[in-house]
Amino acid sequence: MSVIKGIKGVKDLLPEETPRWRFIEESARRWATRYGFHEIRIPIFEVTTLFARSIGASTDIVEKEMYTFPDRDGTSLTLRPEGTAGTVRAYIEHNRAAIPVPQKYFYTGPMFRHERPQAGRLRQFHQFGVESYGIADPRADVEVIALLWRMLHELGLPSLTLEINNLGQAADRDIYRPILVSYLKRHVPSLCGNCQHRIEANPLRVLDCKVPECRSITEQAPRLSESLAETARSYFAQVLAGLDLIHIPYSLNHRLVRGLDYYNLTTFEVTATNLGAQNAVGAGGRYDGLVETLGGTSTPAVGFAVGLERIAMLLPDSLSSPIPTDKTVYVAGFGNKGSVAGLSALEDLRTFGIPAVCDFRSTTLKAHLRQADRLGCQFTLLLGDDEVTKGVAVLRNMESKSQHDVLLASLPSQIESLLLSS
RNA sequence: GUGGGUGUAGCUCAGUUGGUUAGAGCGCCGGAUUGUGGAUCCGGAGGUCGCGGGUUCGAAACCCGUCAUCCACCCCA
Repeated sequence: MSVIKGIKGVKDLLPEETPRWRFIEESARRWATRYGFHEIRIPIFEVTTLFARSIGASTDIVEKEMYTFPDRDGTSLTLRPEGTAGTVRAYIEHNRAAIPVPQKYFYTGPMFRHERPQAGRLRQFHQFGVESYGIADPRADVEVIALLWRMLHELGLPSLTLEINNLGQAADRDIYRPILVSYLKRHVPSLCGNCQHRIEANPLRVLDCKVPECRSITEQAPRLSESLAETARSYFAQVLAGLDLIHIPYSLNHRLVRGLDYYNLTTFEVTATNLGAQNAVGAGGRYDGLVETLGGTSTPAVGFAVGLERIAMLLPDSLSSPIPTDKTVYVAGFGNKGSVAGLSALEDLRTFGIPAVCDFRSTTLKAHLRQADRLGCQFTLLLGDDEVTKGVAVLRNMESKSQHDVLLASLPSQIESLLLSS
């Protein structure tokens, strides 16, 4: 019989690691709530065309990374590769634009992309993201970036950098693209093979190439910022001024070109060292055209997403190790009468509200005490045949080794007062 | 999709130019203590050497294939 194993790139989160995940998620929720965002829960799968239209049909995600399958009636469905598309769909479908207060959502959950796994990259991974709809004001960008920064910063992640760039409007990029292409074509032989191909496919990506030769060529290249219209420039200037005002440190990165098609104007990314090759912890930007692209009325929007696995990788170990078992009582019932009395003592404590555990495999007191020790219990309730005959049990403090008799008849209340006094 | 590294006990890893019965540390179980945990000492269990084929008198080791995993490219959170 062969053992069934998990899917490549799909990880289990075992009980040892869930505390640090809860810590991350709770922290993210708390910060998003402080900034006026409300949780939205959207489906894990959607109609395939939603992602094709929003993310961009020619992106890698849509071309080769989606988990797509036919529904029983033949409709093509896809496991969500990111959260923005579904959130926008829900925003349109429920006519949220009609609500007269800002629509600011956050979401968290698993995403799916069929990629080759490596450090910080999985096929099922988890994101936390926020989306802010309807506000074409630089302060909305600032708000979202501030939330991202404060959230990551409070987690104590080391060496974070916020990078920011202005992509302008699509029309600005249409002006810039041929300028860049003609420059790049004059340097084709010095570019890496990838970039030679990118000149045709996605010239802006050349700016983002890691190869040193390519970087030195693009260092001299005409800048996108020089092709931007005045409206785009002044919008970005206001975003930066806002960040300065509230003391969010950033660095301008003219190479920051986001991968998804729907971004315009502000784009940003928070990177960290010690993350392997995938150094982006979170990223986002403005996507004013997306709601309209998906069939809604023209709606400005800005948001970000962070990778929870990547945050977990960066989080200091100190947050994961201590398993606080506080005042859990280990009930050591042994012997014929003792084990029976132990079972009812367990239940009495639990229904009273006192956490209580037992390892039913242990038959001797010695084995029980060893398990109590391993489980980190501060107290053990000793309950053998002798005690049952006397109508008592013995509460042992595992640290001080002091023991007190307690009456079986009023077990929970007596134990509670002993726990409180210790 | 492409490239590289690694697969030996529950875990971390040794294992000589191919040689007889594959080891260590930690962990686990038991005993010293037949009703008192951790520490110590003593003892014990536990291995299809990832899988399949090949070379050889002989393979954990060499060759081919395959799978898993990690890392990198690509791309992205």
